[in-house]
Amino acid sequence: MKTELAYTIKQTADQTGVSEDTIRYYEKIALLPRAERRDNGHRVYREEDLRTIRLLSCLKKTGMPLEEMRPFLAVSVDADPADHPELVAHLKSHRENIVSQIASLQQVVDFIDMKLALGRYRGECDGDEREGAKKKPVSPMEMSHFSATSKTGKS
Amino acid sequence: MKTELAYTIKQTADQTGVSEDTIRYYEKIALLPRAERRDNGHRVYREEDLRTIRLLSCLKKTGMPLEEMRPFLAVSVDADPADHPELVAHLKSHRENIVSQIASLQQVVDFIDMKLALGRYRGECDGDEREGAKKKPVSPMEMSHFSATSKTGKS
DNA sequence: GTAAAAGTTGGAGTCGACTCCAAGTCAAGG
DNA sequence: CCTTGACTTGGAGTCGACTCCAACTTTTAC
Repeated sequence: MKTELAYTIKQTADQTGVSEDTIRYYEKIALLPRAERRDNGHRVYREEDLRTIRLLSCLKKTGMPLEEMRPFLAVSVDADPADHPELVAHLKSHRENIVSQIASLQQVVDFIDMKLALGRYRGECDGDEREGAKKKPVSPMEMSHFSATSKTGKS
Repeated sequence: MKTELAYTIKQTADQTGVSEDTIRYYEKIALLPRAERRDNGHRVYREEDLRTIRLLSCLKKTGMPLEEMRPFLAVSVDADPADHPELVAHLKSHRENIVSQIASLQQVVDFIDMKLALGRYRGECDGDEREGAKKKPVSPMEMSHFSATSKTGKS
């Protein structure tokens, strides 16, 4: 069962675009599970692991902080999320965040397009605009994005 | 012309969701132009400024670093971007980044949906999959996102 | 007149996410 | 046997983006 094609950390880094240091860092903070080791202590990665790392990389590109990625990994690792209802709720919530982030991004694209197209028009970014109805913001969603409250006060 | 409805920094913070400190910080690093002052030195903001700040906030939500926002503001401030061709190129490039980021996000949504729906299937995040053809990844784009190379080496 | 509320400044501190480094291990090649 | 290269570890350093603070002024409220 061990002949399942394995990668060194360097190969893994190359294939995922995530640096060796970063992969080790993710393991250090337990964002990734402790990688299997060879006899000499070297880490071994499989396809499964590469997929997980690519998922992290993908989430990171969306601006998600590492801590918020943990629930995704919990789902990624074991199989059926229906076993963990609060995890399901978490994911649903994240899904909403991402959907509105997509809308947010689409508005940036619109903004750029308008600027590029006619170099005059002034486009907005969040939902409440009192201008005309010239824009069609992809879909009518609330635009609350990630944690709308800016207070990140320490408890 | 000064009766154009003005806001204090607090009002601006409340209306944009960006904290006072952060607004001052953005001014400090010249991401925002130096705000107009009253006789007593207090900052004054107009609708125009709120829009700019909302744009920044919006871009930030997409994970864009502050330095990369500057070209957007250059466009935001003066009118016609056609005057500055390299700026236009910059914007176009950013547009591509954002479009692929949207696709990236959509795949995360797909990932969640799959997990939530059948709790079994294993979805990927980047383009190369050698699985079946069960996924429809929104649109066929290259998925290179923001600066694909992980080497951020100092010159 | 005094005190509270809201603003100003410069600078220090924090936090997340790396990134780099030194010291050490191990496997293969000349 | 010695060096080279790919790896290990723990820990230090860096950088971006705030966030907080102290000292101060000004305006309003009683």
